[in-house]
Amino acid sequence: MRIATWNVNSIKQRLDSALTWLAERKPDIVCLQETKCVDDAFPREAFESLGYNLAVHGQKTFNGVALLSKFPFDEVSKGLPGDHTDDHARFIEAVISTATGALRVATIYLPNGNPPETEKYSYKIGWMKRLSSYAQNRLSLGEPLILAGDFNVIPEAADARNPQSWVGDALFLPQTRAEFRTLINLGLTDAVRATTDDAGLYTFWDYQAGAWQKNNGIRIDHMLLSPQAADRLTDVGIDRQVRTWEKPSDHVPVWLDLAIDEVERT
DNA sequence: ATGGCCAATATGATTGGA
Repeated sequence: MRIATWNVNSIKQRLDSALTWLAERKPDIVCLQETKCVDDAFPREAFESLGYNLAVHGQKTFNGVALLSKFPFDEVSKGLPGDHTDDHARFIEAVISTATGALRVATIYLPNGNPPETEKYSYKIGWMKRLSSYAQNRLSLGEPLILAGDFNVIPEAADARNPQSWVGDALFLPQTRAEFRTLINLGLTDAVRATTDDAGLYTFWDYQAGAWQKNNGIRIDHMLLSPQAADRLTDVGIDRQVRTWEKPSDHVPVWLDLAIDEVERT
């Protein structure tokens, strides 16, 4: 079972790259963020023709998330619980049937939060507190659970090429990192950090200032696993080569393999 | 040289991203 996440920065602009990447990486489940289109405009057919079921939750211009799954959805829920006034399309949860039981997956586009002295930052922190409440509830079920997406959090200095340049930024402020630790400390495992302590593992490089050419990146796209999922983790990867493709997203895909419901992979 | 981009929008300037 291969599960992946990718902030595509517009699904329409990235459709060809997404189809190429899916054919190469062959994930069974994919969490997408920043699709930037309403549900009626999502290019569903291109993915359905590859054998994926779709759950989309979009809005005009900004945000937007989607789930692709080769397995059927048992349940789909859109929107992060806890605030009826939050109309941003940033969250889909689905329960997916496998031969060995239910797998719960959420695609997450956590608010950026800049600039920090504004209501954008309080929205981010509130969203993180709601995410922790949600995760605490779901972890109590004792099931395999994966929270995957663009968290807009640089967890540690080792997750940035130039950490000093992020001091004071909403992605790296102490309060942001503390809320992320609160989430992790509920009992979630950061899949990349389960396999390596290496610095230099990035998932985002800004379009500006030659960030890619200088490898001035940050690791902000994460896959967090419940104990029942983490126990089955066999492999993790970051597809940084996708950043070299023509017309790239500023984020690259992250993926992992779980030793459940193994499928043929050719 | 300490800046350089990209995407969407009743679009040609502004907003959001990170």
